[in-house]
Amino acid sequence: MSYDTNTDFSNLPAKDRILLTAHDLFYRDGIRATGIDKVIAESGVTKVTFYRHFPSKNDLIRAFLEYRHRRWMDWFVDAIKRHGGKPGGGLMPLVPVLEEWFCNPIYRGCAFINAVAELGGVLPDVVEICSMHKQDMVRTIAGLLPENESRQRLAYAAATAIDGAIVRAQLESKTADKRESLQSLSVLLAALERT
Amino acid sequence: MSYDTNTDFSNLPAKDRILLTAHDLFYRDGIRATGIDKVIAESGVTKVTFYRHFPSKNDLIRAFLEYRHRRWMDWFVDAIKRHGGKPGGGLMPLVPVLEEWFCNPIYRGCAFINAVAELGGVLPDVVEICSMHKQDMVRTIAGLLPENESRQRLAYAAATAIDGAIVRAQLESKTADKRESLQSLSVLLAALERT
DNA sequence: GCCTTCATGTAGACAATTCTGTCTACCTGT
DNA sequence: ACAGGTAGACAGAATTGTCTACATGAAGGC
Repeated sequence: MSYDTNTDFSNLPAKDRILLTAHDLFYRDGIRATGIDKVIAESGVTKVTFYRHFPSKNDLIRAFLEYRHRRWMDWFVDAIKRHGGKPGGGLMPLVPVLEEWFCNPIYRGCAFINAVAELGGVLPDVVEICSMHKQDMVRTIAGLLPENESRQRLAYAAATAIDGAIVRAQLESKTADKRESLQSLSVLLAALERT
Repeated sequence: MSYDTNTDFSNLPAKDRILLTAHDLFYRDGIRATGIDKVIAESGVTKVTFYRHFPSKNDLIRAFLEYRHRRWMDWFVDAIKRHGGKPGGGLMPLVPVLEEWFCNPIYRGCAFINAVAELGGVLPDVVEICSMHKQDMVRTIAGLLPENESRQRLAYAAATAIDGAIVRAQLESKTADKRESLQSLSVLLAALERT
């Protein structure tokens, strides 16, 4: 199973079913575009059950972001390992790692960046949650760099390049197009390592 | 006047008043979070007048994006000039240019990236509009680079770095924090030019 | 073993608000 | 005559959230 495809969770407990359904809908269509009623219908649960587990939509949104964070980070560190990333071994494995993500047909950018865009002006929590997510991402990237005084600075810069590639890949519809953002990322990371 | 502060447009014709009001609200709170009624009330216009100029909210959204594009691009090329950017003169003027933007108190990221995050799964137009906006941005950046065979590739990479800085600056609340995304951008562009 | 309690679930009506969009009726300046 | 404007009622849909009434199975005290 991948980091953002759920197939069938009809035999899970209600709370998990709700959360996984909300995850798929929130990520695919956006949080505001997804009504509670749709989550309820799609997860095969009743209103009472839903509101027992998540007293308000905002609670569901927060749960969604927490879940997404765990799931994405797990995929991220695993994918880095699978593509030959090692402590201090350099940034270049990140390119195939992100290619794996971008080329997934249901790719629609970073759930956290999207959430901030949708709700940043309205539900201030999400900015903080997204900040923490990105901090975790930077920590993981720093692990790929040698331990010297420029480590932090380079990890931040690499994370910035990655976020740029993430949003650009979101604009490139066909899989073939994704190569453009991946090439840009590759150019940036290679230049960074020559620093 | 700056690229994203409108102060008072009470003496403009109705259509412009609507568009400028929508611009400020859409950018600040998000497109979905802003109801038509709010735009109507805030621009001091009646419903009939509004719907005479914009038959549907989607029409207003498209008009907003077109207007934002013109306005942002005008600011961008002007700011580059003001910070010493010249044809073939290199990428580094982009750092103070973006600093000018990021440090504006009402900064809330790129309107196009935000629009895609909000509506990309629902109103497919916006992905295309945003793509064209970013293409224009790349063209302008390419003008700062020497005319050789790596120009396009470098301009894309620089634009990717800039988009990354844009979304990261959106997460850094205090003005002081914006220095982090700006430093990352500076590191990336400097590394790129050494290529 | 029995009874109670409680968490978890189903089914669906209903309230309150908000959102987009339409309609009638009238006014004003060119 | 007509473009552009005002004022505000109204329709229809969607949204979030509450409420009543009932079923079931597991845990714990007695």
